[in-house]
Parts: sequence; structure tokens; C-alpha cells
Amino acid sequence: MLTSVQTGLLRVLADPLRMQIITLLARETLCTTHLVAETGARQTNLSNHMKVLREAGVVDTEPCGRFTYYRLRPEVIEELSDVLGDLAATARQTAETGRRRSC
Amino acid sequence: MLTSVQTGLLRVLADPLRMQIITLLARETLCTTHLVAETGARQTNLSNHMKVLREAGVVDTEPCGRFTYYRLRPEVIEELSDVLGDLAATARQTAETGRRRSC
DNA sequence: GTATAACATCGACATCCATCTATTAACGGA
DNA sequence: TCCGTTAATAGATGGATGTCGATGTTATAC
Repeated sequence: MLTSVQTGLLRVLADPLRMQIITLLARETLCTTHLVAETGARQTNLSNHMKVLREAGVVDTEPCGRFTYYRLRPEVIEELSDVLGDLAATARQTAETGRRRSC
Repeated sequence: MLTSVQTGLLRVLADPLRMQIITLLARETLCTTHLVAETGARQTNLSNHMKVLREAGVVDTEPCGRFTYYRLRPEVIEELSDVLGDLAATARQTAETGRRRSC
């Protein structure tokens, strides 16, 4: 079965800087300082993007003194991957059987 | 290994109407008339979105007389699903091992 | 207590983008 | 050939969004 793809989550991922952040966080949990250093983005800009990621449930925050660690939640990406996988499987079957609606 | 995620393709998918179109096309090849009827969108609006999908390589066109059939290309969605799957796998390993960079 | 570093918030600005109306182009049937 | 249908394009517009500078807040260091 095919659950509908949440375009909200896609929108959140569809930004170069946010995707760069996500890719970095996939490898290791980091705090804002690291992310600023790695991406070269301004602190305010990064903080804005982290807010978007946080509110979308893509990352969790772990305050640690002055620092704030950001941890990527694998299950969110995993679920999106699965839904898109189902979509692709459906599309492949449609393509192979040449299923079409006539005009 | 982790190939970088194309945010361009994500942007194309991150629109409710376009995702609806893609979901419909995953089940059967359709022409613009069908898509207009199914989505309730205006013809011009739909045509604009189809142009976006076409130029992104998400769909192929098959002219058939006056009509234009649109066929979803499964491999595009499949590849994106795979890349996100790799990203999720990396993130899961990071989460399980608690890998983090200290400040 | 004061200074400094880390991070978030606010408001402004510019750009992008989805949708609209109007028009044009292409095709088939009478 | 004329006309109705299908589809694409052009241009305009309003709203969403990314980036910025300035500022606020919290926590550590001295």
C-alpha cells in the first residue's frame, strides 16, 4: 500500500544548507559551533535552519551546558525513504505492465 | 557510501500538487485531461507543474495525437529512495554508537 | 560581579515560486 | 477549411522563504 508522501518533510529537506547539515549530523552528533565551522554559514542563519529541522522533528536537541548538541533522528529519514521506495515500486510495475488510462 | 542528496529533485517533489500528480502517475500513465480531472487544478497550472517535472526528468512525455501522455520514471524516485536509505542507515549507526564530536 | 562565548529571537529585505488570466499553437472532426 | 479541443507559453501578482544585522538570553570563566 502507498501512504501519502508528506510534502512538509520534503520541503524541510529541500534546502542545500539544511541537507548539508543533515548529512553532517548523519555521521556524528554535533553542536552549533561545529556546524557553523563545517558549513561556513552565519550563526543566525544556522540557528534558523536548526529551528526548522527541530520543529519538523528531524533532529533532537541535547543541551549540554552552554552547548546544544543536535542529533539526527534516523527513523524520520528512514520512513521517507520507505514511502518513496513504495512509490517507486508502484511506478515500476506500472511502467512494466504499460498500464495507462485511455483518453 | 553516501552520495550527496540532490536538493533540486527534493524541491521538485516538495509541492503538494506535484506530489499528488506523481502519486497518480505511479499507478497509471495519464494525460493532462485526466490529471486536471483528478486534481481539480487549472489546466495552465497543471501544465506549469508538468513542465517542472519534465525538466527535472521525473516524467517522460508521449504525445498521442492531441493528447500528451505522462509517464513517471521509476528510477528517479528509486534512486532518491536509495540515497535517503543510505543516509538513514548512516544516521542509525551514529545514533546506536552514540558517536559525537566533543566541544 | 563582570566579561565572554554559545545560541536563540526579532525585524527587514530580497528573492523565489505557485497560481492566475490571457493568449498562442497544434491537432482532429465535420 | 472551419471549429472545438488539447496543451503549452507569456506576463503579472501575492505569498512563502532564505539570509541578514542587531539584539536578547543563558551559562561558563576570571
